[in-house]
Amino acid sequence: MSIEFDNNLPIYLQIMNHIKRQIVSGLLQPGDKIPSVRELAADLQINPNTIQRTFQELEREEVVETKRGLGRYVTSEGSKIMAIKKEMAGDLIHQFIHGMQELGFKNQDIVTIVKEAVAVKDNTDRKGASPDGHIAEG
Amino acid sequence: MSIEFDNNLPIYLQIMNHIKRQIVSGLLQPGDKIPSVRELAADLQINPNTIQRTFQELEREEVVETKRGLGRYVTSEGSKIMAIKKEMAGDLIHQFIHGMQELGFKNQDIVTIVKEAVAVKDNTDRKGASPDGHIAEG
DNA sequence: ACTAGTGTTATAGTTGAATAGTACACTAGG
DNA sequence: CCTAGTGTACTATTCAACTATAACACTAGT
Repeated sequence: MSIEFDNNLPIYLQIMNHIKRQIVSGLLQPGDKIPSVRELAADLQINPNTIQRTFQELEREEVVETKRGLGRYVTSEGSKIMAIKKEMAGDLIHQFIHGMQELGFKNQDIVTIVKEAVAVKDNTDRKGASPDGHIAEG
Repeated sequence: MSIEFDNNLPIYLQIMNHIKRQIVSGLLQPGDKIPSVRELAADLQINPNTIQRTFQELEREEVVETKRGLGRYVTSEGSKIMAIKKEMAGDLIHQFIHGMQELGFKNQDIVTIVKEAVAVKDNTDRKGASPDGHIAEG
């Protein structure tokens, strides 16, 4: 595992989101064992206390379950994972649409821009073409 | 002016983005005077030093211009403002699409979800109806 | 028992954001 | 000249994130 860190957001939150994404995307399945505190700390070159805090937060959100002396595991409750996924997606959507509206874009513009963006992404996926990042004017 | 602050991001960055949004959306026009350090500090109940840092960063990005002893003004260069707008929109789009893909959504899903979201928004705008936050499954 | 690997707790120190307070420099206007 | 309002600079302090290090508790396997 490797994460590109953003200095403007606490590390423990970034690692939290990283793990939650791995879970809701299916990369980590319900019941799967997640790395130990010391293992992940060494892997990410982060202090074990910071990882411990990350895991405590994940447990507070019921995303992982702890078996003392054994390790931590992804919650086996699929409904909880689905709820987390909806919450994370909802946050992304709200942040995006609200942000675009604040920049002066209208709803119709926003839909158009998203269509263009994923179209460019599809092209790069298929042909490896270089996108120019063009954005429709608001 | 009033801003709802997020504790996980430095205040000076949040105020920066707030002002940049006001500029690129046209709420603040090129050449407009922006609040003084002390005025904005009192208005937002924030320490003047923090506001000073905010403005210094905005000046470094050439978003505002300083006339010592007089005040600060929105840059008169429309091209610079347009560039900032594209940059901010591009960041939002990338963050959104990349984030949704990490959650396991396909490009087609993403377009559909955005259409639904703005449709709900339009309904609330017109009729004041209560949205249920429904999201299509990935 | 012993060991290795796990989670847990605790203390101390470093760093950067934010605050509090003060003082200085520049500009316009009376 | 003097005042009010502006930007600028500096020191000291508080607080949270993060680090460094160590110790303790639990579990499985030998």
